[in-house]
Amino acid sequence: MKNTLDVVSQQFERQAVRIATRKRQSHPLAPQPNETVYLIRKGLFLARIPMPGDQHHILSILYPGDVIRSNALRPLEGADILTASETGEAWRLRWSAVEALAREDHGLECQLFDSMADLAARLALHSAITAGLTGDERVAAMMIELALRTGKETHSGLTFEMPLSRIDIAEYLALNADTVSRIASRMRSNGLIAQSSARDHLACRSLAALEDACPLAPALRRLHAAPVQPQLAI
Amino acid sequence: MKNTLDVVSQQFERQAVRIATRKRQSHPLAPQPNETVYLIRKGLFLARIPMPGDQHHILSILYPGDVIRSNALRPLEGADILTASETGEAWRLRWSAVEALAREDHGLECQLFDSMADLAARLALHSAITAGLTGDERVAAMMIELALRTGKETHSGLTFEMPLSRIDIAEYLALNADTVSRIASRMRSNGLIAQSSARDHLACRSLAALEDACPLAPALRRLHAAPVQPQLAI
DNA sequence: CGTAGATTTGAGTTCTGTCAAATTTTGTGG
DNA sequence: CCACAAAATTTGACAGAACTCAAATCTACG
Repeated sequence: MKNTLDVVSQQFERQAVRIATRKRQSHPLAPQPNETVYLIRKGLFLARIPMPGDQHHILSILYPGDVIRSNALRPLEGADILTASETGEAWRLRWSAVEALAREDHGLECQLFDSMADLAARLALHSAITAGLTGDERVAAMMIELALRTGKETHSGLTFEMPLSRIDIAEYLALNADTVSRIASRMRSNGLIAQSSARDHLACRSLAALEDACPLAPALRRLHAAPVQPQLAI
Repeated sequence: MKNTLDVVSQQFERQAVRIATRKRQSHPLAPQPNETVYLIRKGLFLARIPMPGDQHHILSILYPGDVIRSNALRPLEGADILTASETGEAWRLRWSAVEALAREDHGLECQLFDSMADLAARLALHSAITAGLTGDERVAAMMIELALRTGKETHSGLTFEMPLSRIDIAEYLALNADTVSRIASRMRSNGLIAQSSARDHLACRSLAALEDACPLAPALRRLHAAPVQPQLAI
């Protein structure tokens, strides 16, 4: 996982429209023409697509530093990104402008290529998780992802953000919301997770125990474990 | 869907290692370092990852013109591409070489960006299909994809390639092989599909009827319907 | 023509989805 | 700070879709 935030932000600073968002605010990912790019600056976002019958499917959780180009979700009409955290910040750009910058700056070009490969890797892993694992394993996978991305050591163990509702989790993991609830209850009674003092947060006694509950934990670790914490460059 | 084959092939001609493959031949997608890129030239390939318990998950069917960079499947150890057709041809390159060429040739750079967005779009749609649709709808989705990509009008209807075994289909659609068999039998008795004279081919009376059986058919059409047939440039 | 491998199909099981009722949490105003 | 209403979550009972296992059938190929 490369941290694109530092490298990319400086180049984009002039071209970008800054957007401060509140929880549950949606921003469209319109396909071409007028293709847009979002750079996530702060907070967690969800990349969503509408599904038949008033449902959604959440393709990925987006973290600060992620760059998403609307063409990457092109065939899926109505795709958007949704703020999951209480507040977030994203920068909106035109793809044409991003591309022009990339042509001038080789470092930026590399970061964009890597960032797009990273999105593909994330989608691939997510596909493997929802396609090949049981409900319990999928929920464990999501907890591991959020623990690796946002976890902090506290007195009650590794505490991490859980800004998704039961319905969000269900749409992310291709499960039913009731089933998610059942699985979470089971994990609570097994001692795998515990309610944190802070709202929207969970705590886990031992990340290793969570990882034991998910066969794809090594892949999650390779993708989400950050060698360094992202630093806001501007 | 942009046709990258023409544009990309000419640039890559000197750098590429040409590989002629037979059915079921596997080529590794090794992660960095020594990152590789494959350009599909002829035949259908499957992008696979190993799953716990001797299974595989097929992430995508690859068609001529597709470019796949091993980093796009980075966290998933053991990923490979598998020849699905009787014979195929792929070109293997170093990512560093591809990137160097892209820096010199703006058209190539655009094609690479679009090709990577296309892969992401394919993974996203596939994720939506396996996550949100019933078994019957998933099988219909795969038939629509192959019909749009390889279909040809014949006296017995639209005939298309079906180079995947039951197990391949199951691994692509996140179903059990037995279930795939049951669904295919049902579609045959409903007249949706018929065995073609040629082996490894199926025929469908009406693509519209297939599309009625799959809620995500419009997205499949947007992604896979080719405005022009790919032309081999070299 | 016979064998090895793949596919089909049946019977029974399991996991997840559906629906509804009970409970908890959240937000608002006194 | 408390009370209340609205929303979200939990949980039980049941139904249904898909999985597992095994036997029968078909196909490819020597």
